Amino acid sequence: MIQFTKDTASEKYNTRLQTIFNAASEIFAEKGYHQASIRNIAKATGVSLGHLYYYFSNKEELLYKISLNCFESVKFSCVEKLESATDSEERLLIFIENHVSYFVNHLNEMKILAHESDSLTGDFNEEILEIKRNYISILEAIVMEINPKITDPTIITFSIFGMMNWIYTWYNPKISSGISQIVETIFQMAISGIKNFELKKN
Amino acid sequence: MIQFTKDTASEKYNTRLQTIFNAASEIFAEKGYHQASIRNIAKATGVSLGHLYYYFSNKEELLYKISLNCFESVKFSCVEKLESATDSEERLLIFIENHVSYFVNHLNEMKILAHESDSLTGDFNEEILEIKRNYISILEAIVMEINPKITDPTIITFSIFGMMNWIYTWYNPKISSGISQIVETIFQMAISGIKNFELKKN
DNA sequence: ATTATTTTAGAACAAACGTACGATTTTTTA
DNA sequence: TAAAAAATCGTACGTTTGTTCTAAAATAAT
Repeated sequence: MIQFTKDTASEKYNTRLQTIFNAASEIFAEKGYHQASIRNIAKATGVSLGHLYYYFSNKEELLYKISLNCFESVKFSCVEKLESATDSEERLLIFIENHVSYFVNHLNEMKILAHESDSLTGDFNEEILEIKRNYISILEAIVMEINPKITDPTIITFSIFGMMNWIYTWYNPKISSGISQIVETIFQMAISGIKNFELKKN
Repeated sequence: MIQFTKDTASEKYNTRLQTIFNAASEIFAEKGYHQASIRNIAKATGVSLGHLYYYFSNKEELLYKISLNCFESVKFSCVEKLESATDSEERLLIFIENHVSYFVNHLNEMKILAHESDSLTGDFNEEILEIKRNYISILEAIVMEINPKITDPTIITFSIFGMMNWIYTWYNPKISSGISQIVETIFQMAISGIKNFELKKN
């Protein structure tokens, strides 16, 4: 019985926490982090202003936790899917497919990742930056696998990320069709860019 | 003599106005529009807080004028260069070269355009949106010129813009070399994406 | 049942913000 | 040189913000 009540209490806490994360993600994505107020989140969740601080200790920590959770999820899913693939080009396709797919299925969080990366400061910023660097280096490695002549994959890598991360500025989930055509297009462009990179110099 | 003093007065006004625009652009780009304060601009320019409102009537108008000037400049320069080119692929190269070149040479303003497009409201927003739509349609037309089979150029067009507009997140003018390699890479990827778009369906 | 603990709410605070205002200085005009 | 116009500054106001504090309500423990 104690177990039961404890569990439900904890479950209620976790449910509410998730509600807060979701509402905050939506509001951060819609209004931008600095334009979003804790009062907005209070109204959206039905939790009182003061009580929100029972779930997080300040606004920036909220952004940090949303960013952290999102980054680790997309990265985990990426690494997991890559494990079963050895062919370089297939690995590129998997990376792009995973990123775009996650992007479209978590538009709020990924918009935050793409658009509010400068809003974190200090240690919060440092930690997210570390994960980001690591995630980027996965794609860099794939690029250099496909074309070992490339010594500096910076331009190619960020161009691919540019195509993918720009999605939040134009993709409308209510109108646009599925993601397969987006993935195919970006993959085609990426492959071509990688294979032909610096070809003129030879 | 009157003419002279009048000219210098007007000249001083215009010079100062430009100083304010430049400082505001730098601060908006660095801290983001909403995090930037009029007091920041006052300190950066040496103009007092109150007197700044002699040059603009509110903060949003300042963002609007910066955005408008930047958009019209890059668009004007684009149209001008395109006039002399008839070959579709050459036109694509010109568009990309102009955009990237302007981007790198006006990093602050272009970052504002790319990053603060949601910060304008009402008529300000509407007017910038109109120019943006027009500018986008130039690239869309080029894409469909190159591959007339493309009925909906949305994905391709925004992918190209994604590559170009993402530059502000990684390009470091103090470290990175010239833009020619960036332009070549993006052009290569764009051409490939356009020519091979939806090829699988045939 | 009563005490202790956790959960929740609302008010209060200090800081920062955009903007308006009034006064003062500088420049132009007559 | 006197009057009019402009440029310029510092202050003040009202609002919004993130956060804290206090107290009440609900729940758990003994």
